[in-house]
Amino acid sequence: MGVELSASEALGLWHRVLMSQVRDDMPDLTVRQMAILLQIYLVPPPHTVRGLAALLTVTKPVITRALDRMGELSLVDRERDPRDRRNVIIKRTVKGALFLERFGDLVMAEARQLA
Amino acid sequence: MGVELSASEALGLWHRVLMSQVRDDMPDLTVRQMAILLQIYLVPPPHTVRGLAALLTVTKPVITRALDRMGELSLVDRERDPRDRRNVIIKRTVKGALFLERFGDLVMAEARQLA
DNA sequence: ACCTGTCGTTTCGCAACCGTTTCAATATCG
DNA sequence: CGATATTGAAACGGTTGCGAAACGACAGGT
Repeated sequence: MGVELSASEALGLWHRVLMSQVRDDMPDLTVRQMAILLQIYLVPPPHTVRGLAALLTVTKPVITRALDRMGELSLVDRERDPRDRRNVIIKRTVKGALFLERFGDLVMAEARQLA
Repeated sequence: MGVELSASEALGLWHRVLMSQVRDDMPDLTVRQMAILLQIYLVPPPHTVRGLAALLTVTKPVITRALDRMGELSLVDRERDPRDRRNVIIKRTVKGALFLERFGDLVMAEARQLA
């Protein structure tokens, strides 16, 4: 199914959410970082560096750096894959789940208030 | 009015849109820049540097630099206010309007495809 | 054991952003 | 007038991101 949303409503929604994001200064993630975070939390594991890089068509260092940054913020965690120790398994965290839950609520609330 | 949207749908929508944004690499604006751009195009003029700075609770140089950057991309334009030549009036451009129109269509399309 | 390939990370030089401070131009008030 | 205030931009130093290339650790085949 889908949600009915005019182009004008869509822009208005984006506007309100970004304004809130800037004002409340939430941990100020780049578009890439946010896309990676959502991928990790909305798509079933396992997630690897190379998998995310291929999916977003970005280079691997982009993923590594994004994970560094989000790791500092405790939004994600990393573990070596015991079965193939070249791989890194990206793990979710409580803080990350909480962060996205709050963000989802924010979007939802702004959607309801659309003119 | 308002759009019914669950928190889960909201996150899914954000996810899809950001993924598209990263993949197609659209001119890659920061969250602040995008917020400024939407403010300029969705809220009636006039827009000034100091007004935007106050609204987003950021410093004026942040606005100046964002306008520099978006000016290079021809997404916005600037003019001195003839009535008070200290002020700068921020003007919309055809290219900026087109950019946001495409972005609105993108969001709308992703909303329709929500699971 | 030895190549060969793969995975994630690190390093390098570069560009963009940030906040603070300073500045020239302009307006306003005494 | 002259003094003061205000506006947006520029300059400065620091931080963070980027792509490309090189790297070490590891797995798998021969």
